[in-house]
Amino acid sequence: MSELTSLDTIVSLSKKRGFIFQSSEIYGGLGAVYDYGPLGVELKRNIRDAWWRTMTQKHDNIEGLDASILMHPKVWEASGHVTSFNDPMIDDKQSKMRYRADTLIEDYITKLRSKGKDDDAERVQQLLDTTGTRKSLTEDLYDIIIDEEIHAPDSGAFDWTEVRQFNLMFKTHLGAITGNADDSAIYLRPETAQGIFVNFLNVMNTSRHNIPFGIAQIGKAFRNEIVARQFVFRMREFEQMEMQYFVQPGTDDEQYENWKAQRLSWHKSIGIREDNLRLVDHPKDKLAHYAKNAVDIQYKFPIGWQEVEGVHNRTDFDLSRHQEYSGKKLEYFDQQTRERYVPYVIETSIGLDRCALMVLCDAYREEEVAGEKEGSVESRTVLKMHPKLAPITAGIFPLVKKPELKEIAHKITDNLSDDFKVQYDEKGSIGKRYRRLDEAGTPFCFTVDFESLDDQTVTLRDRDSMEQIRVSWDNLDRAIRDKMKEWQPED
RNA sequence: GCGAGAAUAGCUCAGCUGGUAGAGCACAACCUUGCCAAGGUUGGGGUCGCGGGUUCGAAUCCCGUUUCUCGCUCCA
Repeated sequence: MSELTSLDTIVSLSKKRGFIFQSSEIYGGLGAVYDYGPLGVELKRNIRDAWWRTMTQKHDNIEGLDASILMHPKVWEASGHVTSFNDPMIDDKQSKMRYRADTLIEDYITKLRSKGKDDDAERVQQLLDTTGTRKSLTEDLYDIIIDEEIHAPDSGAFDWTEVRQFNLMFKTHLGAITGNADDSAIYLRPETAQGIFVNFLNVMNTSRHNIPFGIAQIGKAFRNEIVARQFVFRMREFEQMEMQYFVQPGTDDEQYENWKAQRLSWHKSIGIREDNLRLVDHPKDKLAHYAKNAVDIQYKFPIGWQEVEGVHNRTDFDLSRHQEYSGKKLEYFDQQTRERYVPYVIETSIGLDRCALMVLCDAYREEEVAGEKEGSVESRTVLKMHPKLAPITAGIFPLVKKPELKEIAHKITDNLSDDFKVQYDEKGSIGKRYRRLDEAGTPFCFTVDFESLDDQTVTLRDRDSMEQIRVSWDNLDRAIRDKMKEWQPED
């Protein structure tokens, strides 16, 4: 048994076995963009299916949606992304430390106040409040820092770079670009949630749900991260699975707690070990501008505890803003109480790529197993993930390459492939074939041997225990489904 | 984006102070193999991340660039 200490092992396995590759690798790669290979795409699809089923099949009041990546530019003004996704940064050339220019000035004002220089504080505050009115946002901030001789908090140096803007949204153009390119500028969505909010009326009017009800969506989002690292943990193009639950104001706290619990139990239901999961509440004074309450569902990655999913009480912020910016009423009328209101929103938002990484990390084991010779010890690498997530559900092998065994194995493969992703393999020794699929996380292997010819049974070899039992070859799909249902993570 | 380090076969790496590339594993074919990888034979695969420069000669030295790792920063 071994503990992962860095992501290197997972990165290496991912490439070696075909889970995840770097994008455009033959051209030297593209930063923080990754491609999913044959095993990865199946894993991702299985996770996606598990989430989708939990949301839209197990809740009769949650509907699915697939909104487009390109949206009206006003959406991002209303959502607050155009302003808050923009950070003016400045670097101390001496210490190489980077600061947010506006907070640097705010801290300076606080310092002035604490020294009793209220007049100066007021004057600088005035300047800060009117940035963007003199030259430009960045230049005005720069001028304040220079004119007021604000030194770096850590090094004490006064040696600044210029103030630069980092906008995290990708810009592109809609239609033919003529004349002023900015006229046609639109963004790739930095989150999928807004697609749900702008379709709130459409879904409500077509699905006949009363509040509370939810809208679920899975899709790509794009953020032009300044620093994007740690493998698929922080990518510039990533996939989100989001569900926005519309509730009556006043019931939001209760619903928030409810979804917190539901989402945590989902992670357990896909086989993640309980000890590696935790809930971390966001401190009240550090909440995002739209949130009344927020919690991270974190997983204990080799790089430390990190957020996989967030549950937020977004209040009526988004719908109210869209109501304001679009001029369309986004209200709900309660027939029984005769009340009209803008619903509150409880959001659950999970990164699919992070989730896939979590599954790989949680499943990864290097085990010592008894070798062929008496007393010898060998190691095996195995991914003990939930069987329903495994990229390949079953391997089907003829014990040796004899035509009569191969024929049966091919027949079984053909049957099982109606319902499962399976793999036929006859290459190498039987032990080697088991180990190969251990590394791919395949939970079941069926081996056709000479006994099969007499009694129509095959051996079912279990990935986790390495034990084997004989099962009738007519019942293999049932055997798989039963095992899937009873599976629990070890440790 | 800044600073530091790294980049050699699909993977893990060796290649000493410059003399035109190796190992193990993996992969493919054939044989062997009667239930837990690393038996046999044969084979494919690298212009040493990319672009320049120095040199008679560069994987090796210098510059630039890309990607990755770590730190700073950021994280709806």
